[in-house]
Amino acid sequence: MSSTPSGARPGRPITRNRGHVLETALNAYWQDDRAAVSVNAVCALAGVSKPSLYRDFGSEDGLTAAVLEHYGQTVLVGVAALLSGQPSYGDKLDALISFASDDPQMESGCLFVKMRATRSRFGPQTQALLGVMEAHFHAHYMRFFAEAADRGEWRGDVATDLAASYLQEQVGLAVSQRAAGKPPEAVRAFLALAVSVLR
Amino acid sequence: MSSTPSGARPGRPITRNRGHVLETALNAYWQDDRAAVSVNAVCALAGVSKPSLYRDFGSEDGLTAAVLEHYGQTVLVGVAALLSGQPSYGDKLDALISFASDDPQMESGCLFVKMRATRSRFGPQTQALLGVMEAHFHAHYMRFFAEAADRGEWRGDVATDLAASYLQEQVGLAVSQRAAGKPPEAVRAFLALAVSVLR
DNA sequence: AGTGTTTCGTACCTGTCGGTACGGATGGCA
DNA sequence: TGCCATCCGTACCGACAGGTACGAAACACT
Repeated sequence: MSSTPSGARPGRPITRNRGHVLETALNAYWQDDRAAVSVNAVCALAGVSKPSLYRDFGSEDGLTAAVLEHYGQTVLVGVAALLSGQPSYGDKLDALISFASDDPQMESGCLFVKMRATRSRFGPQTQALLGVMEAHFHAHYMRFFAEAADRGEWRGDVATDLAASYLQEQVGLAVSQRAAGKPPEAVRAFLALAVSVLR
Repeated sequence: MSSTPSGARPGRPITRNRGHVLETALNAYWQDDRAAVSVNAVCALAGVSKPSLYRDFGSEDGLTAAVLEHYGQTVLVGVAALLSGQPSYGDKLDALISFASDDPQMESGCLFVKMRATRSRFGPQTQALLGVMEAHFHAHYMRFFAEAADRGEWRGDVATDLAASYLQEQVGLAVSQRAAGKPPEAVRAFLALAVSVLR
């Protein structure tokens, strides 16, 4: 329901360059450090008129929500895959550290983390989506720790809920440090120190 | 040089309600979660005309810088005092945790942390001030760890520089979590977990 | 080709932003 | 009281925000 724009018929191809606008906006929001990317700027970058954009996304809130969702399905699923692809608990933590501190994809930060940090600037739709994505991640991390405890790979001396939110926030912090220009080695040392308490 | 407004004579009382404007702006920037507190809003809240404000502070950048400096000299010095007032290394860490997670002063977050998180929205003057305050804090933390290591209260198994930036960021993270509405007990547990690696 | 429908973009709306020109109020002083 | 320098705020500026009215273009279909 949330991804259906207001001005288009259901069941028909929405607009042929909706995807193009989406990716342009994604890059703009992601790359540009300042969250001050206006609708006008997105239109200019994408070479699309403003009414077109409004027909496709309904409002700025709809645009940011669509961008966020696209980002989630494009980039963030990689994190989940990355965790599933490792043999042991320790390897998974290592992979997470490497992803946050070295992966070129995170060179200019994580859009999700950025948007979460300035959540109050977004409309209700985007804020709600941020909430469900947070919950989704949190559940993912909780499963991660629960499984590790079951397999005896983790002492489990920290409550699963606390460990999950801790890891989530530490990874987010590391990523935002990278976005701020901190060198990858420093970010890695930082994150390794933070995560060491979970080993 | 930075605190001398452009429209006033040096050596004379600048304006009788400059302090009032300063505190009003401080509360507005601090309290209101949204960083979108405009100059117009500050003027309305303080009951001051816009030209008055511009005479006192020169520009919005000047206003935010003055607010930040005032905040530093009003609130943040308390943190330093708090660290000096404790007998042992562990007590100092505990005091820091309590301050960040329970002190009512931090109920709606820390203005410094908030401004640091949205630093790109501010003018050059304010950004520069943020930089020197960061460096100041970093130096403070480094001294803290160096002394603890000297006295044998801390193993010192982490490089002083890393420990300093780590503690700084963790405290900032905890405070911003409080500003986001996370309950104090949860923040405390979070921060205690993060800091446990430094004990 | 003609016609009704659907898609698109120019050109505009209102509101607010940071910032200021300038005339009126004010206060010391002869 | 008249004069002059200082201070202050109304009312404005241009820029830009998000959002839309409406006419032109493109289309499917007979």
